[in-house]
Amino acid sequence: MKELTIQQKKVLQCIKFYIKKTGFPPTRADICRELGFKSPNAAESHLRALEKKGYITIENGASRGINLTENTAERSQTIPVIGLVAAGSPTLADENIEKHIPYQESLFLSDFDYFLRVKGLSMKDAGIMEDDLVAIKKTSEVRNGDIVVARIDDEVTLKYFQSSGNQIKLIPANDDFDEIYINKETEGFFIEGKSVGLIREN
Amino acid sequence: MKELTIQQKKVLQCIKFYIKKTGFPPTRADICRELGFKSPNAAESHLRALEKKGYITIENGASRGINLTENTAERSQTIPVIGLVAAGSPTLADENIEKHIPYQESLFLSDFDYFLRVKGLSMKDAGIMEDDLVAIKKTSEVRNGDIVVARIDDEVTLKYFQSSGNQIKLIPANDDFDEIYINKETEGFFIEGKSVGLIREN
DNA sequence: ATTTATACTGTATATATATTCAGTAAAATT
DNA sequence: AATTTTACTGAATATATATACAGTATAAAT
Repeated sequence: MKELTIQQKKVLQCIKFYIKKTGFPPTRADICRELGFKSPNAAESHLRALEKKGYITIENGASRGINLTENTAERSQTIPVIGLVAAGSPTLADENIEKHIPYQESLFLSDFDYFLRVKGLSMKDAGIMEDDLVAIKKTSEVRNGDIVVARIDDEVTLKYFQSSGNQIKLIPANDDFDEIYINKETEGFFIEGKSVGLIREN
Repeated sequence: MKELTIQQKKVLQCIKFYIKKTGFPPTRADICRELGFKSPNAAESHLRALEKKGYITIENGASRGINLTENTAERSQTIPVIGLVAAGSPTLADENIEKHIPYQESLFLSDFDYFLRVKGLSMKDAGIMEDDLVAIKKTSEVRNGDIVVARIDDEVTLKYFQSSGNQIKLIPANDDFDEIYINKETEGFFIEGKSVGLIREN
């Protein structure tokens, strides 16, 4: 689907919000009021642009005749599932995306950016098993005790985070695995994000 | 909420159907067309009756200003979360429902009926930790190795299922807990359902 | 270099729509 | 027995609303 401009996104968001709030779509005038336009034609032309790009349909002649397209309507966006190879994935790049699954806004308390498909049992004592999907929020602001996605060069790994000063410890939740000691400033070291939830299908 | 007459139910259904079809509520004229009324006032009075009984709200002066009440709008399926007390819950009855959470159809491969909030660590080696939400499908058809919700009298417990003949073993995933042996025909024994997935918020 | 898309203001208007008023009639409630 | 609710038809109307038309200006695409 064709990309939207910033302004068009605003209008689309406005429509979604209005429907959520009132239960029915806005009029041109409503959109103007919400977004500060002074002419109904401002709303009209944006609507026609959104229609042309396939984000909404408009029933001509009908009042409030705006209908969100299927892709648009699903407030539940889809979230990518990224495979985490036991030995460490080369990247979290798009090529590693297994699939997309529908995402429910309020599924977890925090929002998150992607699911990581867990390989191996290095976090089993934390209740994270092979093939579990760990919800990851992209951030480098992590606290001691957080379960984080850490990258060391091309290796990506899921571990408990523990830091004191410049020294960082990445701790597995499995006695069969060793702790990883690393310096904050080490070249190629990076905290990709942290776990905010988990889903298991069985 | 006050009971609806047959005709009022028809009108309410008509509204729901119209919204589902078009994405926005019907006008009085639309309702007349759908239900064969010849006067817009027929629709109007039904709408006012529905409003009075609390099934819809009407924004006065707004076109298509009909909004289905929360109860009326088919909740995009919410799933109850039921608390499982460590010692064993007396029931899985409604009083134990913690809350409802929105349900995404394709969240797990199998459909399911409710979430069980796990208490205790008797299944920790299966990666099921305290406060996890285990998705339960109501069924008594379970296989060896399934994680099941078993009831023994008033105690409800989550365990691995293993049967041979009439003998059933309920196996915890934690060495600190003991296996439970029970006979299929035992009074008060019942398989409530089985686990089909898990969600953890952290 | 020219066209098209974006991003609006401002005015005007046909018509889509809610809503009131005047009735009729049967069923349910009080 | 009297009143209210339900269930409509039919006509009238103020206004809510979509939408066209006339501009202005900038950015992007061809």
